Amino acid sequence: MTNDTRPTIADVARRAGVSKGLVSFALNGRAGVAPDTRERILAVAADMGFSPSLRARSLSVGRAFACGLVIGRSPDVIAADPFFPSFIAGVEDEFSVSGQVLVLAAATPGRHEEETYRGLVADRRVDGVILSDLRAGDPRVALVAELGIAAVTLGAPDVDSPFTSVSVDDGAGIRLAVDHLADLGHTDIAHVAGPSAMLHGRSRTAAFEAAAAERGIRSRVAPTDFSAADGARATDALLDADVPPTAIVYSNDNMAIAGLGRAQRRGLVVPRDLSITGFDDAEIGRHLFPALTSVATDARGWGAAAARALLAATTGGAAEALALPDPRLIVRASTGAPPTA
Amino acid sequence: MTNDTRPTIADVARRAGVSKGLVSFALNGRAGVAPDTRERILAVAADMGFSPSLRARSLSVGRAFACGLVIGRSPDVIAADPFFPSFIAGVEDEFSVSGQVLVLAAATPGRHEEETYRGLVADRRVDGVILSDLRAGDPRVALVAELGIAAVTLGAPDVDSPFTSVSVDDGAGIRLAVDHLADLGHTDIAHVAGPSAMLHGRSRTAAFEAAAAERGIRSRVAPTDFSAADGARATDALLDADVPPTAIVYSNDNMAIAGLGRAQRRGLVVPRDLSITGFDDAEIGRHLFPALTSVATDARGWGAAAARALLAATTGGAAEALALPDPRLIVRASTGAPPTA
DNA sequence: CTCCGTCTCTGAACCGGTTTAGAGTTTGAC
DNA sequence: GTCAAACTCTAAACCGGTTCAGAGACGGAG
Repeated sequence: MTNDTRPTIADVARRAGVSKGLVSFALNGRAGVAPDTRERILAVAADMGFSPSLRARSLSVGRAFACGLVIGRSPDVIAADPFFPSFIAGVEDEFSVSGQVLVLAAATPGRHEEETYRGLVADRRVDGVILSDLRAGDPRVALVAELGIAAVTLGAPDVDSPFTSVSVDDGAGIRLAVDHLADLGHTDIAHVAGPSAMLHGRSRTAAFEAAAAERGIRSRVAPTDFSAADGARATDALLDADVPPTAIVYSNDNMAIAGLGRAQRRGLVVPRDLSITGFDDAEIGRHLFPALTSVATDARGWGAAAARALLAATTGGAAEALALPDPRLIVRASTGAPPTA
Repeated sequence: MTNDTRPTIADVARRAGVSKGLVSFALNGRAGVAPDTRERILAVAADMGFSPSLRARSLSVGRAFACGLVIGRSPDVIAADPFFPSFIAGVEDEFSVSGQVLVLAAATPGRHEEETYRGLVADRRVDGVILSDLRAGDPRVALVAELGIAAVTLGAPDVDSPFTSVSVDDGAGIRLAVDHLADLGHTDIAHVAGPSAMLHGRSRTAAFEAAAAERGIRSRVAPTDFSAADGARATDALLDADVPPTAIVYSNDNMAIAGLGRAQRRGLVVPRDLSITGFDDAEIGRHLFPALTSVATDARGWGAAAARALLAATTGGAAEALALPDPRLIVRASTGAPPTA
């Protein structure tokens, strides 16, 4: 271990021949310091390689300079989901330049979840949290509000919320997929949906049904828990029907990939016999055979926007709801005209 | 915002009619407090819902009660890699019970990386870090040692290191894959490898070559950057050869999946024309068609072990190198006998 | 020349814990 | 009965910043 005695603000003050307080003022760029004195202090500080102790700062100003992301999914689901890593990268893009830090906490939904939030806040470990994977009537909104900490929600909650929401209109993405398939001539499309208890699952389903109705398309919806295994199961169920759909719109890429595997295993050729669209535009999708048509949302941009909004919220000004650019449909080889067209 | 005035240790002391110091002693279970006094103090503290301020504790004891994980890959690669989320889940398993917290920092390799570490440490944000994705002659080991912070390395570095290493013998996993293919009758196997600058890429390659030599198999190695795109490219190159291999051992699942896509796009049937094995045993692999034979490492267990080792290191006792159970080969449908066998 | 306002800077309190020196009280040995 | 050791507890210093009240110097207005 190296010598652990870093210079403190008192050292700088002594060497610059001023008081601690003045050094603090100079360092924080506050008024009331003579220009040449300020310069001298800054020079001494730089020369000594001084950097303020975050811990001391944290204690005196009452901020943690950190924000939290509680992941309320089982690790298996997280691992399979390309959304989180990209999202986190976006958050980091923003945090790294503002000296904030992201603390991650995993919690399985249910019993552990509330404790995790309470623990994070009780310790004043974080100044704010990002609420992801909103559920219907999500209790976390009230919980976090009660705990008195800043937050942003990913998507608009269906309960009263004092927090800024940062949203992507994923319904628009689903609509793009349905329109694309309808344009190709499909008239019988299924949706392998997320759980209706989750808001983004629900909104995608609603968008699917609305778009299908608009285009006069026969639609059916198979709910899942968003996992690849459940996506595979739902796909089998759909294809077992007397008149199976000619296209399936999946609510995420994992399920789409699993569904593609199932279809192929049954001897179907995609897209000749069945068209498939995903959601998220995971990198791996473009390397599959056939390459997956998918809805691309900018997860990284979303993360950056959420981080910015949270930063704003923790430092006072609460911004209003923030909407991000609509998703785009990346058309690849997994969609084509229906068999009978 | 709710009322933010939590009880402090002084409040507890006043109400219990003792001094701050004694409360601190009682709370931390230190000797020198009369049993009935201790009990009274604890009762008062519990009654007031007191929980110590982590910030104040942090300042006075000089610990952050947090550890860091710097991810030195580009976000795209992270997003595609199932390893990290599982690993992080394992770390959390351990941290959550010990009141530690995981702070995540993203850094692109090269210029930013050193700054990221320095920043994390300069702020004394963390008590230790987990070094992942070790490279050949990795400068981070010396850097972190110089910064005077605890650390564990994932795998044994090839430079002198004062840190505990937590390793999985991935070479054993590769060997299993080669043996499996050899048993099936393959005599010409390729390895789509990670970059030789990365230690785990290198060790897998070495294990591949050793195992192939042992079984008298013709082997070739195609280096990549671990990305799906590069895996696809390498696959194409291999299959373009005059005498293409009859099996390919990939250094991770992403590349295997991309390689599978490429092979299929060329009209090959897997495993009839080409056998394929992956590494990591990503959940999605079992849903592909054909389901992917892959080497399973326990990423979550690895994370937990690393967290335990790091905890031990930050609290004094340095443990010796820790080895985890060998990986297992999960045989599925992407491997079979070679065409001419 | 005096008075007041402004600017610069100092000293000390404060955030909320931990830790140490030592004061006061018991206890036990002789 | 006296003295030392053991035990319980207090007071204050300390971690390293921020912030506020006010001291002192200086300039301009009257």
